[in-house]
Amino acid sequence: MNQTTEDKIKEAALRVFIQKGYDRCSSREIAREAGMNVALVNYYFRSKSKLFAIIFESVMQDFLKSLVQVFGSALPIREKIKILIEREFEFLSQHPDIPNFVINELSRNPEVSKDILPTLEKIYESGVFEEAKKLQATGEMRKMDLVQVTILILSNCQYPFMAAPLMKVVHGVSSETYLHLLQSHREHAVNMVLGYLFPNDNSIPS
Amino acid sequence: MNQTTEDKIKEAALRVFIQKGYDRCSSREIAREAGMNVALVNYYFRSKSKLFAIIFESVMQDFLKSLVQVFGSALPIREKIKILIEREFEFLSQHPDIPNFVINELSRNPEVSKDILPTLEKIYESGVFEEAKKLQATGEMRKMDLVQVTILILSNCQYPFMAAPLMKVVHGVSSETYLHLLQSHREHAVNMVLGYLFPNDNSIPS
DNA sequence: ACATTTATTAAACAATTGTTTAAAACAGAG
DNA sequence: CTCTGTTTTAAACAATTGTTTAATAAATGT
Repeated sequence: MNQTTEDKIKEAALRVFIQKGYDRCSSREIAREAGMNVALVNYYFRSKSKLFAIIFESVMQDFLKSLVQVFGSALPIREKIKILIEREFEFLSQHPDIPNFVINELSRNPEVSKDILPTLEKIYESGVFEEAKKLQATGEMRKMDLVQVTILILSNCQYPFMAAPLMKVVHGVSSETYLHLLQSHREHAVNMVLGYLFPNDNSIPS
Repeated sequence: MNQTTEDKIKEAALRVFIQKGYDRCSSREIAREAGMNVALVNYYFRSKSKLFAIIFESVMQDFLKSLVQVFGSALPIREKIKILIEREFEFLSQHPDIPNFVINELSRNPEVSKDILPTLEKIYESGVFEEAKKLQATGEMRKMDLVQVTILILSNCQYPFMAAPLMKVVHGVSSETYLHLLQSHREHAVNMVLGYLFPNDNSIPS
């Protein structure tokens, strides 16, 4: 508990912003969550929106961390994709509401995305896209736009967590049951995506 | 333009609610969009939340319509899934922000989902789940929880539209380019999902 | 034509919002 | 202790929120 007031506000803001979004929470709620007066929030961060920008950027770093690390590694591309999916499931198990948060705030105010461009550069510099193009040229990897490859991978990682409220209603399952289902879903995501992207591999799944 | 005042409010509310969500818009904004006074909104619908409940329920009907219709049809299950995916892409092309809207509002207030239970009943009554279980027993269909089957299908339909703001930032593509990509993505979704759910089918894709 | 219900408006209500101000509590240095 | 700068607080600010009220306009029936 040896953290500074500034950090206490940041932690509270992180919790509140992610859980409720920028517009659905008030400065006073953040202050209350941090156990202090409202004015302190503006004393340290000048405004709610400036505080949000700081929080959002750090969330984005976390959100893209696996992507940058895995794609920047020296593994073969199949391994990259497999590990990326597994890491995503791990991350999302602990932060299931971050994808919704990120997408909502990006569409609310596209300007907040400016800060993450340097992070994205790292992915491009990793050469993973050139690697993929080569494998596509030899026919080893299915030919499709690399944007679609990203969509394919992230669809099967993030959506299952994002859609939890919907799925629980549609299938009438409890939160615990659903989270348990998602654990076994990870392998399906890996097998399906790899099987589709590399149709010549004979993994003979189950 | 022969529509009643009540309908004008409903239409305006539909647009505003879907685009911005319940909390990010005001009663006055809805009234302005409908071209009339604020008090009329409450005159016809008693409160913002009651108006929202009506709008949300009708959106949910649209949102689940394909699911109910296709699963309730007499087609073999492979055709059901194929047509469902194609219908979803068609629907989402015209209403790309409905999935985000539905999921956000469901997690904001899970109570709003009470009204759709009768609609969901129709899906269960269609017998599609029993049909799937039979095919799983014969080994023709991959064995996995049917909740996961739903996740698998909807992941590859809804996420690509939901994640548009994120993908546009990550890959630096324009809205037009992205929407065009999604069109060709539909076939990938069909082939991948069917290929994974029915591994013995030799569709020999591309 | 008049009377009565319905539809619409402008204005006001209290509550909450983000932000600022001015004063108090606290800290450390001399 | 005293001075000085930093941290924290309560109070106030104007703006906006959902909702209500009371008055006006339009429509309806007789």
